[in-house]
Amino acid sequence: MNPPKEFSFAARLIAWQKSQGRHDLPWQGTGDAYRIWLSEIMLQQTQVATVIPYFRRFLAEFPTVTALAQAPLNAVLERWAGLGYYARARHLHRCAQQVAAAYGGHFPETPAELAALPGIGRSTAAAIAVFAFGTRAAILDGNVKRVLARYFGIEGFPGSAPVERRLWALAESLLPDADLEAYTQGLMDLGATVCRRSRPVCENCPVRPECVAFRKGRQVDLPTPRPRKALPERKTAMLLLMDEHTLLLERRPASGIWGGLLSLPEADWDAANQAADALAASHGCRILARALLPEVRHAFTHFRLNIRILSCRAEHFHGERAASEGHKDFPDRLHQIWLPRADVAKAALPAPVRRALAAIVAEDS
DNA sequence: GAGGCGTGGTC
DNA sequence: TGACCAAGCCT
Repeated sequence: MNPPKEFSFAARLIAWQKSQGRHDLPWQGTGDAYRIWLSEIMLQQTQVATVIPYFRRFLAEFPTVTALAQAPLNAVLERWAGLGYYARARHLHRCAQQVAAAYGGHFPETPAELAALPGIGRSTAAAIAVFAFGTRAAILDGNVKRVLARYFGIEGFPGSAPVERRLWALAESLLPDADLEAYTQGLMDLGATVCRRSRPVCENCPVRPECVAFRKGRQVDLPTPRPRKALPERKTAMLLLMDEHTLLLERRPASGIWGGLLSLPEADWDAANQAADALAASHGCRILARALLPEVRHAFTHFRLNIRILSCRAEHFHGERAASEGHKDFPDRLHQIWLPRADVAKAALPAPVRRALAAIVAEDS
């Protein structure tokens, strides 16, 4: 037996969202499907505070879905650099092109059509449909999983298939008949500001009375943490070939870590010096000095990466550099490029590489 | 269906 | 300091 409608989970969440929720985020209050879509993609696995500056810069450079569709992929990656999960940027670009070509620059309105576009899954499709078109559809992101796992006392890692199926069913069953925007936003606001992973503020929660986790004092245990494996380790050597004004970068393959970004040419850990000599020869350079930098150790979520950087000061032989090869995944851009040192800050570089380069270049000059 | 994929914040 | 995770999706 459901409680009377005015006291339902959805009704109290909607009321709470209107008085206590977030209303001033840069993508709110527009109804612009392009902005809503862009924000939803950026917000996948990424916190609001991180997204906001990227969202503003992105919108300033690509004001419409058509403008985004017409931009070269590298321009998109440059604006995305530092945000992570770069497949999102490639899918975003493809999605814009499909919306421009197949829908005349207007996003489709149904969750099914939206979910058929690159980078848009079930939850993101629902969020766009709700916020842009007022559709009645359920989302299930990290916030909602946490809220529901606690409220219903659901055991088991929410990412596992059986638990996720259950959560989807609950999310669908709780949907109100109206006010979908406030309800959907309220779920995420509650998860982000009250029903936080650590130190939840239960005294501010509008649905506390029925919350199983609260009643049993199990907020700390729910949701059940992910079962963890030991992180694998990877080693790589990166070659920094530079002269007074420029440095050599290489486009990474479209798939895998840092896919599609620029980075330093890589070589075998043990053969870095020979590789640097070969690289210099192929570019008509002579290496004047080289320095092996202390090993850099990055802890990613999914593995550990140990990097050695062999920094080579080079001098040109013939004044003209060897032709760079094209890259099958990026036909509009070169596989290897010489980048002006001054442009390191705005290039599409992974964050650790950009930081390392900035330090080395500053030291060298 | 399980594994891969970034970065920055929190404790 | 290292473990853990955040407005998930694709392969």
